[in-house]
Amino acid sequence: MPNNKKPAGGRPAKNFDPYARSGKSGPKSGSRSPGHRGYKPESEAPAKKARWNADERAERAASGGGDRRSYGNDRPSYGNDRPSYGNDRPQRGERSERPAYGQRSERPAYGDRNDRAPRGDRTERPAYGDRAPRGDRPSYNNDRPQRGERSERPAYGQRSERPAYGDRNDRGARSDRPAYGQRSERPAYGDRNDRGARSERPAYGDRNARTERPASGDRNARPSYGNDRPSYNSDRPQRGDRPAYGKRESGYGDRPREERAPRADRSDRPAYNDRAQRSDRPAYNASERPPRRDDRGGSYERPGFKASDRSDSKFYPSREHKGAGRVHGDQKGHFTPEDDVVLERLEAQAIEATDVDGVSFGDLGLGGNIVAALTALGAASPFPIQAATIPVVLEGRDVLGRGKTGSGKTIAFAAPTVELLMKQWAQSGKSGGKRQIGRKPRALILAPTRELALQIDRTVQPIAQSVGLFTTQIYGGVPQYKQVGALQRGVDIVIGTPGRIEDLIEQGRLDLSEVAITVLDEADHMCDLGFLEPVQRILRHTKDGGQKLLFSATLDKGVATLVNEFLVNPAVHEVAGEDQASSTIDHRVLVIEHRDKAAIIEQLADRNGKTLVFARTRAFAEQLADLLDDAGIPAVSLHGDLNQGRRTRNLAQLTSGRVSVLVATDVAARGIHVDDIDLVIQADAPDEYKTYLHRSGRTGRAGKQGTVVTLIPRQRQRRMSELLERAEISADFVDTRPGDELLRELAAL
DNA sequence: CAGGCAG
Repeated sequence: MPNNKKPAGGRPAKNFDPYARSGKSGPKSGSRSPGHRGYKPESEAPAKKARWNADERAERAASGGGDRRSYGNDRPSYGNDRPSYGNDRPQRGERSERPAYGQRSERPAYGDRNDRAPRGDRTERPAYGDRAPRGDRPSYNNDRPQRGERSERPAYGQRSERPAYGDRNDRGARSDRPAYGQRSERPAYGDRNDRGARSERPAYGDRNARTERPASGDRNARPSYGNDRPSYNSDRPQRGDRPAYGKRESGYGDRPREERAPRADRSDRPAYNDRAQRSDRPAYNASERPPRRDDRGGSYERPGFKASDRSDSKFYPSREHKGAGRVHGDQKGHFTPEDDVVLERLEAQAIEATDVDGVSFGDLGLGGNIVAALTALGAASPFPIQAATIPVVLEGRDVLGRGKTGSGKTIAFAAPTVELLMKQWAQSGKSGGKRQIGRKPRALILAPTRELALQIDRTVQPIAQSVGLFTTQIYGGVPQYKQVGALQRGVDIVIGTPGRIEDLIEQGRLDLSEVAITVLDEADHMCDLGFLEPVQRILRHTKDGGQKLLFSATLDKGVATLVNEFLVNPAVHEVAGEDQASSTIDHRVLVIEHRDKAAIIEQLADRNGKTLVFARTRAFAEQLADLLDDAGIPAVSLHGDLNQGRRTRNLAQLTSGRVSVLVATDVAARGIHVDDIDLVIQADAPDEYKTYLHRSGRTGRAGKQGTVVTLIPRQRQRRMSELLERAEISADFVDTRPGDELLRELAAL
């Protein structure tokens, strides 16, 4: 890696700026141009890379992570495995502006892989001849960025050769095309390992198997992967248009201020009894949990707890255990019907807090510094959900918190978590402020998306800083070394996404054994297929008996599995009286002709306020963004096919108002806070009512008016009305065609 | 399907 690009040397610090190093704004970008002085060094990169790998290997070996040793060996075969790769390369020459191979080589970290896959014409690739659509799709990352210079972007027309939106699915059928089809077989991220015979492998360390496996394994299996979506991620930092990755521009990070989100309707959900896990839970507990609860005698008796114990959610008399590491001494594990009661509460007896008038954060038990930090964040006095949960969390109890989107959940768990850590630290005689090298994190906050993790950190970091604690973000899509560096220097609170966190655990670079407080934001989602297992594995690495906090606007029985394994005596705390009726969101359903979809979206998005468009697939999201952009409506996209740099940047563009339309997949559905989004368009209707609630929760915040327009084809009306019923939302269904006055009215809102 | 490590 070029010397001038040595961010690690700097101060990766707690708030690692993923883009700082990309030089997007710096002089660095220039060196990537061919002919430019800096270009040559890059072409030498391959050699450097080798060196880097050697170092890395050594480092890994030293750190006991020698498991990835074969890493370097795999690479050589890489090219051989992917013959088609060579075909694409020729173009690289033409793409002077592209960092080309050099860039990649100099980059020790992951995320660069896409660079390899040259984008653009794949005509030479016979096998994929029929994949016209793909070839047309230039790299999202490379092309869309420079809106100004749009000229070089393939005209939309070109893209239109692509079948329809959903075309991507077609590809799945192609046997020779491993990419999507194969990917879809894989239920979830965590399962990917199956290919490596993961099942036989115990939890971690599976990495080894994967690495040692002859490359043929998955390399061959997914040869086209990189080629397929090569350009999306070619990380091209330059791009001066990007506003400095300024953190928290325009309150972007402050989730707490969000406003109402319809609350989940749990009444019509199938009875809890339907859940399979239910019946076998006792057995499950007995066999799987023992290790965790050993410290409590190995048995699982949990004293039944009385509902009456918990009728007052707001102020529990303080109990002995405060802080992490507390042991539920009097609570023995052991499955009892009471567990059901707890979960049942998710349905019914949730504890509600209403009166928060006159209550201050200080009253809730938070210290002066933290209160001051909260004030600085714009949180002068506690919101209901905060008043309801903070005291309980401070008490050291496990908590299930349900607060509407934007009700202030982040602060609800962040503030007391920091308070507890601080006290714990003070008690241990250590003083805050001084960073102790290598100290292990004592709190972990997990979020389902990187953007959300980043956002949470923007709220937690200042609070933690106020009492001398450090936070660090651990998420994928960016080089890991800065994150690792931060961990090595010592961190108190880790905030991140499951993938990278588990990855670093496997590498032996992240030790969660001291984590006494674990928070799952969007907890119900974290229990969805694909997330649940990784989350469970991660939680098992945290300290036994550690406190667990589960938060979500749509917290439901889906979290039962986690609750049963990790929580002790939890109760649901939520806020009363805020339902859809009190919402400031206007819901509309437009029944349209599928072929009119693009035109209608265009007409709806042609407006002044900030507009968030949700699409079901990445491809469609990208396509729509391009469509709008080409129609003269500046739009950017946000989805998983973009590299993290673009993701963060594009989101920032909406936040800052630089662009007023963001077309996203459900990455942006949960938690993301952007001020003043007054229109949410669901280009594709959501499948789940919870998704509807979360998506629509991106607007109508802070008491402002918001509108949610959902486009559905005629045949989906029934499904849609059922979904709305579950969400307890009422909306008119209106047959709509392009040009209708209604569209103009909605756009004007 | 989308999301989440890397390569």
